[in-house]
Amino acid sequence: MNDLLFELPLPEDFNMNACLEYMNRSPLECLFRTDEAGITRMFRLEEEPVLIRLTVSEGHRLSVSLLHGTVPGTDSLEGLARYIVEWLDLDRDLAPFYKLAEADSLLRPLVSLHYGLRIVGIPDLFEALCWAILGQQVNLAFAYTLKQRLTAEYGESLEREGQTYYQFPRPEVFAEVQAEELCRLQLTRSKACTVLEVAALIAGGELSREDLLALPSPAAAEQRLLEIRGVGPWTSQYVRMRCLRDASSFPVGDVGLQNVVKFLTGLDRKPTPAELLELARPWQGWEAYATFYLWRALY
DNA sequence: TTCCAGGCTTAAC
DNA sequence: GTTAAGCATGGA
Repeated sequence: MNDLLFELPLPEDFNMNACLEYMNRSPLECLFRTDEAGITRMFRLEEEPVLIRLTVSEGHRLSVSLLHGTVPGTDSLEGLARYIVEWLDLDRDLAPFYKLAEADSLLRPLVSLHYGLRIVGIPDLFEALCWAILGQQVNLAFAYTLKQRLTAEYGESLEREGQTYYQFPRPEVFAEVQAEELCRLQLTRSKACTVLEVAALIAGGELSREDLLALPSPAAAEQRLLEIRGVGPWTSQYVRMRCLRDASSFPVGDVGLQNVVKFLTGLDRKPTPAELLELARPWQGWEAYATFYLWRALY
């Protein structure tokens, strides 16, 4: 089964391979699978699990096909299309970013190397918050392990051709879950409590992506997120960047970013947040993209 | 063993 | 308002 559901127009500078390289950075990624030609991911549409495949087709368009499940109705297809546009940031014009990068000695080589890479987003707020929380103060490999455990334990899955595909757990699933249960997956107590708190807020309708986006500014959304215990500046900026699609978000506290800048500038120590802000002045409005491209120099 | 990893909270100044 | 210490956990 391989039904073409619809196609999406791609920006001229979109480069699938650059995006795939990023998405393929960890063998522990459990929420989608990549190969040379495309991406396969499980979704739940109309309460039915479906397996969706994305490939680039003739004429530089993104083909969205159904590998498993029933063909969804129009509304669901529109929702899926929207998700994909946000996931791969397909509706953003990167020309201004590439223009400023040309004049930037740090960004120029990275843009040249990864030209066409777009910020791969995490459109689902719960998933984005959890991913940030799990990634706090641990190395990335361990963060992936924690995500994989959480997903395998509480997410839904779908088998096809010997492969298991997972969907990130929905927040409602955690209604009766105690922190101790999450600690057994080796989340710290603090991470466990924060994940449960976020799940309760979202499941209870007190926190949503729509509400955050409806606030007067991304900074207001960041403030709202900071009210949650266990969510600090890095986490809220990270969510701004990867879920709320705010290209001007700049996680200055990010140790990966600090290490890349240290490495690329030949500094003998990590730059301070103030130094990073100074460095980022020419990136105004595109700090998140600069960060995303800089991260590519890490691996 | 020590140090670090895509931090956060609390307490002290 | 800014800085320092304490907190957990796995991996090198």
